Amino acid sequence: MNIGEAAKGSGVSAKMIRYYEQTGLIPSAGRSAAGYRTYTETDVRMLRFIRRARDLGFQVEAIGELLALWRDRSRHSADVKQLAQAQIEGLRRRIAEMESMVATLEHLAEGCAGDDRPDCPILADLEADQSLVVPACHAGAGFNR
Amino acid sequence: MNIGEAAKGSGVSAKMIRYYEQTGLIPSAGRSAAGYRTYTETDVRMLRFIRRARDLGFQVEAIGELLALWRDRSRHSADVKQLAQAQIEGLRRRIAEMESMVATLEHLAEGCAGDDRPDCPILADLEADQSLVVPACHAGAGFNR
DNA sequence: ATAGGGCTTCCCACCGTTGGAAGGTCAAGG
DNA sequence: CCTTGACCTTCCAACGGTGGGAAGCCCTAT
Repeated sequence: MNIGEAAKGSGVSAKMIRYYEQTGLIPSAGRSAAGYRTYTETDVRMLRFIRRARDLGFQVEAIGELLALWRDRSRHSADVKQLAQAQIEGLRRRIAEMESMVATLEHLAEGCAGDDRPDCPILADLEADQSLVVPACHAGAGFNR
Repeated sequence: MNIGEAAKGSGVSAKMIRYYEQTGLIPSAGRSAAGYRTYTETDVRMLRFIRRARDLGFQVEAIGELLALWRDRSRHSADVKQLAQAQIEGLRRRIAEMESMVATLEHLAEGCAGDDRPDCPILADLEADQSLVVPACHAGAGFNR
């Protein structure tokens, strides 16, 4: 099957399939006599794997490791789990950062009249030497622990 | 003062100061006889404003709007508040996405033995035609359901 | 034969930031 | 006065992923 069909079947755009091949994430596809890339059902399954992993926020580098484990029949599930947990941690860290931003912004917005007068604590804070830094529970740890 | 000092005083790297100037976010700095950029205390305050806004996750384009309001003494605080609230919404949306990822990953990792056997529901899910998509409460609200 | 769609490669753009190379300038110390 | 080292200048490239588009080849159906 050609790249277009593989793209449709996997949910990965043709552009990205070529990019993944170019960067070595996936092996070079076979070629037809005319030079068209050809794909098998197995290839499509691999591409779907990649798309799903990206949907879970994995970076391409991590996906490479996941793919290696996927292909390795003598893998240890512990290695897979470890990757997943690193991903969870990374996501949680970013979430915590953003929650801290939201908390600060909400605090500032709360104090802003939001009318036609110019006075605004949001601008005042941005202008200040140091921010009010909402004393929120942003210190890494868990929001459900 | 030279760019290095302005960078130290504002927390924005010299590289980024030049970039912001180049892209028009900030006006062109003055120049010394030798061609060095020169900055005033006011400039440093502006740069600090920018850095603080970036710390709150604002994109450079939005920072441009904030700067315009900052400089406009007849601004309406409503406009500032509106920008802040758009930012809050954007952050919340991204947080929700990531929380949904975390929920899925946790669910999968839970089912993974994490030992030296190869069987792993995480890989199984990535491989599957469609994911288990944890039926989590990812619609905005709580991470502490 | 021709039209259309698909495929190929190539280059460019985004965003924000960092790095480096090659060269000019300044201030301090020998 | 000259050297040294820190600073400044501009320019060019890279990162991660993705999309857009141009120029040209291939395949299929009419």
